[in-house]
Amino acid sequence: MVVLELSEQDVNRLFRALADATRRDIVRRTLVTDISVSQLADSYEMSFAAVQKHIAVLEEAHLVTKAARGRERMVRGNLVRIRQAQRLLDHFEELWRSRMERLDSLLAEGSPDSPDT
Amino acid sequence: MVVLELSEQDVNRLFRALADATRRDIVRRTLVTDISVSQLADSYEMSFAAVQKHIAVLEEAHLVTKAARGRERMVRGNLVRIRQAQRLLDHFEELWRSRMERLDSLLAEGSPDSPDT
DNA sequence: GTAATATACAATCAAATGGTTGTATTAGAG
DNA sequence: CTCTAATACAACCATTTGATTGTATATTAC
Repeated sequence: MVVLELSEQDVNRLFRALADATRRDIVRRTLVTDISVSQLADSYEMSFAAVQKHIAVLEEAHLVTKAARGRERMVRGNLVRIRQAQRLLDHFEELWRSRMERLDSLLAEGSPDSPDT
Repeated sequence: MVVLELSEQDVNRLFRALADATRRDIVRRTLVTDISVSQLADSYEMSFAAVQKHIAVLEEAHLVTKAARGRERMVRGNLVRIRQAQRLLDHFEELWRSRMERLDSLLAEGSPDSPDT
């Protein structure tokens, strides 16, 4: 089992890439179907180059990949990276759970001055 | 059941707030225990005001809340918002699943020229 | 081969971000 | 009451971001 090690930089890029509505839309659409760069560009009220840049940001975050097909570049969403993001959020949940457990044990022992010593 | 409606702006702020290592660390720590602004500020190699700003970003994203306790402001991580982020990512998963289902049905029918018509 | 389409990429620019220092306010300690 | 600790907030600055236009390259269509 691969212990996927995301660097802090990687995590920064990952969440940053998700922090834009256009980019989230591109990810959603390319998770469902491969779409060419120009097809994507046609859908948004901005220049071709702007959409290109958004795709580049997503690529650097590994949220999409591009594959040449003739003169087109087909963009495909990468679910693996989404799952890695989910894992990161799961970890936050676990931390919170640890707080609950501590509070629980305090309550169970009727708030002694130092539980577990 | 509350259909938590996050605006695109809200989602932008949420993921953007998570796209910084210091801020993620603050969220982690305040999910485990409430910590004052100055206690947090002491932990990082930057000015008090810089940490204050990071906390402000987290507050706007509703990832933490602040509560006055005397002259201190106790910062507490907000798990609800983390879960909302998880929900958003879950939705991406579902989209991907729809692609798989379509591919499955195509394979099952041996790639007819127009399945389902 | 030539024209049109799809993409890549550089230069530029305004706005947002992430940091700083300095000043003001508020609450607790002595 | 006075001093100090904790916070708030404004002003400033360098860098990054998100967008633009313009130019170059590659592939398909005719």
